[in-house]
Amino acid sequence: MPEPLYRQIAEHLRTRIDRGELRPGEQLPSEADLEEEFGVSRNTVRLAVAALANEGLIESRAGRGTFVRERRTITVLQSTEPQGIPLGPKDVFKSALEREGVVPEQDNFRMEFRRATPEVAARLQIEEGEPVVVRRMDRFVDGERWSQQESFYPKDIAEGTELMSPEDIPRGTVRVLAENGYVQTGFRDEINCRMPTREEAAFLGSPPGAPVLEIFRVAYSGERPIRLTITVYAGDSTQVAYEIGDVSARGESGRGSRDRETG
Amino acid sequence: MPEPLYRQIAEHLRTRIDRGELRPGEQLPSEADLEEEFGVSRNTVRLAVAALANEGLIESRAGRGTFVRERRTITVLQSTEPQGIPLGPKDVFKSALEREGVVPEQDNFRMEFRRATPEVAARLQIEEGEPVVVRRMDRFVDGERWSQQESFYPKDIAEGTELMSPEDIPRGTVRVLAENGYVQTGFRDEINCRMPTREEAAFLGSPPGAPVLEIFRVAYSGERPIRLTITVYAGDSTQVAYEIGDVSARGESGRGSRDRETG
DNA sequence: AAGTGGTCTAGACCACGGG
DNA sequence: CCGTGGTCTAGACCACTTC
Repeated sequence: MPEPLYRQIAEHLRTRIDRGELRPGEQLPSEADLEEEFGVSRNTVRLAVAALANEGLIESRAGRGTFVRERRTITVLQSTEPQGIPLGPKDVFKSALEREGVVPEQDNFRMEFRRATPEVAARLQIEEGEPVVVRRMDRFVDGERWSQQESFYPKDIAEGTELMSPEDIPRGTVRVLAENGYVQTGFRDEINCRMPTREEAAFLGSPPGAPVLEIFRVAYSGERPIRLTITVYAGDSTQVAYEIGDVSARGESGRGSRDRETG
Repeated sequence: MPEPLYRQIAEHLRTRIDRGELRPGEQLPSEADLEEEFGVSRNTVRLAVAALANEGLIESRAGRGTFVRERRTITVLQSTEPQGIPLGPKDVFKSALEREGVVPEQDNFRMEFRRATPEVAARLQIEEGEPVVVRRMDRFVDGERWSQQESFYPKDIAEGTELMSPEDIPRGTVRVLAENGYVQTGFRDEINCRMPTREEAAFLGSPPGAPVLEIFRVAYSGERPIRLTITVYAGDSTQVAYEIGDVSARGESGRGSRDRETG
């Protein structure tokens, strides 16, 4: 049994992309062209194209054509200070982005009350269904949707503090928590890689075949968890980094081409 | 324009899975059944099924049927000691796995000489094309393929040391490097989330719709990078974690259900 | 108007897996 | 053997984009 036709066609196109004959942003031959070139039916062509789309290599736009995807990657350098405020007066996202010349935008800030889902309850060490304060926002880079973030606070910690305000807090919630007696002493990050839910795909504008990168950060103040932050990034345009110990040697010499650094 | 038929069908099946009417491991109705249930052609049914498969929700096996995917997640707790040897005499993978009762297996150990690709050269701060020593292995958990790992050493560092041996080094290469004057003083981890290459999918047995999680760890010894380790995990069954500072409060109370911890 | 991809039908033959 | 999904054909109509 030979390789199925649609995979042969996919392989052929993949090779042309890998070799650089089809560069990022360039248009692939139309489905009609491919039918003729390979002498197959349109459905077979579409199977081949779908396979590449699911690998994240290409992207079809109705009425326009099919194009090789271009991706830049943004590196998010995570804080590795137990206190979580290593980068100056603003929050990590803003200050580090500005340092690197990327235009940061936050939008759709919202404050909500919810009941803890099992996922949230387990990480905050509270009971499922207990009230929590949620502060959420969307983030954009160069006008494109990039990440969604939600922070969960146990109600007793947020109550009576600035955390209840329905506005963004420019100086950062780590500071607000500290001012209220909850000095952050450490955190745990859990990083997942998965396909987006429909809602996430809709927000991020992910084509089929684009995964998301999800980070759970639980911040602790000595004896208890004080905050859970869940961030969902467009996976294939984001990289997260951690630096531990002495990495002073880094960055002196040639590093990956078009990467941008972010915090 | 209403929602396309195949998406309506996908949505219907998704709901049945979310509600628990179709549990992990259970078989979906056959394509013939779905044709009849929704009064559509087989191709339309297949579009719906393909959509769910690409979200990683279900998996089809030829001749058998289509099933709801079951996934356990293994948490890899990354070392956060600059020296990189926090967990005892064995390497991180083994000791932590044993601690948690997961059966670890390493296989297909190989040592190779190669020339640095641009990716490797940039991170090791050497020139593209310079010779590097590569030590690679595959890892299995409970008999299932789980990750692929390659470590790259500049040739001048590896030369004349145990790193050139074509055998696994049970006490860990961090120790070997230290014994040869390259004490690790820090590292940088870069974490990516993407769709697998065909080779990776073949090795990991990933169905369409399963992303991979890729970690680049560059270890430094004061003035220079001494090792680059690239690990590729089956993304949707792996979580990586970092703990910084005091997280002693963690783990005392209910944590995520069926997770297993690993390091 | 012409070209693109998106959706859908109604067939067909095949390989694989399990009784 | 029969039921499953895998591959493939040859049509059709549609919406959207570009000119």
